[in-house]
Amino acid sequence: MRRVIFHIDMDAFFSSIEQLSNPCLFGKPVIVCGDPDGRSVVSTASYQARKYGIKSGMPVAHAKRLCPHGIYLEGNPQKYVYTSIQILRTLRDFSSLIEPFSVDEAFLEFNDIDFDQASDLAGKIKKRIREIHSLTCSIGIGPNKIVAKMASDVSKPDGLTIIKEGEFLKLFGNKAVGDLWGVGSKTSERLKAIGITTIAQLANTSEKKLVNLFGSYGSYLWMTANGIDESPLIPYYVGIEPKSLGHEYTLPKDSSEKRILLSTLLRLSEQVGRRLRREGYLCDTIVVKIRKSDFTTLTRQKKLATPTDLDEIIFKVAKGLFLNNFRGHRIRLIGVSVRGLIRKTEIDWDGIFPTERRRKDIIGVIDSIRDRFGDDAIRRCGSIRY
DNA sequence: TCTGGGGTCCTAGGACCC
DNA sequence: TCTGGGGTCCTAGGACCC
Repeated sequence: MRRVIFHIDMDAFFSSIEQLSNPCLFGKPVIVCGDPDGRSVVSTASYQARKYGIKSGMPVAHAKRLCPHGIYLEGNPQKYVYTSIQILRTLRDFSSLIEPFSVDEAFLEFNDIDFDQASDLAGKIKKRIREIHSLTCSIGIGPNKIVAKMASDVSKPDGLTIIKEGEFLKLFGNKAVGDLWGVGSKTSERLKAIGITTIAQLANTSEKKLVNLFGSYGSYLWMTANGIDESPLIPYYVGIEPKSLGHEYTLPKDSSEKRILLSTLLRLSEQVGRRLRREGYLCDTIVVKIRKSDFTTLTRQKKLATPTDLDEIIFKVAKGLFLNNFRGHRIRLIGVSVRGLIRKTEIDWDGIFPTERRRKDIIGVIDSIRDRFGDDAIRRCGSIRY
């Protein structure tokens, strides 16, 4: 059975949604970012803003130099997730084999259709998304996920690109290796050092040589460069358990003040604990991330004897890790994350330790207040921002 | 230009045990 | 005194993606 994979990529998703909710923004250079006055980067730039050279990932300070009259908006993730779910519902009318890949991308799988039918179907999907959601998307179609994904990038916005079996190199052979999915700047540099700059050159290098240089990743490089990818589509209804979750925060200004740093650490610990409880996990490892003003970054982790979802324990461990590695230097970013997640239903702690019960009741009340009124509604004295 | 925040996966070394 | 091989667990860092 031959499979045909579609990759749906929403065009300038965040800025398009902002333009929809405020029609004054139509046709204008809209840039969605973190705090527009802080040290954030561009999430999405509207196509009008891209004309000025603004791209995702670019520091906002840089973008403002390129386009001072641009409209810089702080992103609203909830709104984007909501829209994303609505669009997935629309896509479900076409196939139940849908893999949401990110907030603005999804793969769809169809079996035993030819490329004429595929092209037809893509037109219908684009039309439906335009009618129902007033948004445009670009669609890439190929024999596997990676080729489909790269195809959707060929023509944007509102594009449609079909790559048939064996046609991958015709279209991508002359492109840079960095255009391959999974090849970033470091690997591009390493490949350049051995004289490989294009995808065709990579495809024509022996797999053995690449494995010698890159280990198992070498095999991936060779296959991808040849348009080969056997990874399965993982439908939305197959639950994938998260491996880790966490929060990090870049301070408005670098700081070496212990009071500020610890209150940030406490706030992050509380956010992480709250997410664990809301999503029903315990964690067995706490990770602290520290980025100094010179951008060097270190992580320190500690495995717990007993899994937890309690703020106090997360903070206590995080604080220990932090203080063991803090030598009074100026710090730019602090992060707290947890790993080793265990579904809570698998253990019934309340039955084992009734005294734990009361404390959990109190935390439950605090969580529900925050759910309704936001993180700032209730706060421990220690995490009030200075 | 001055670099966010959310993740995943892989590698490598050291401790420890048999 | 000098020294094996295999396996697991834990930690730290790096590359990459959206």
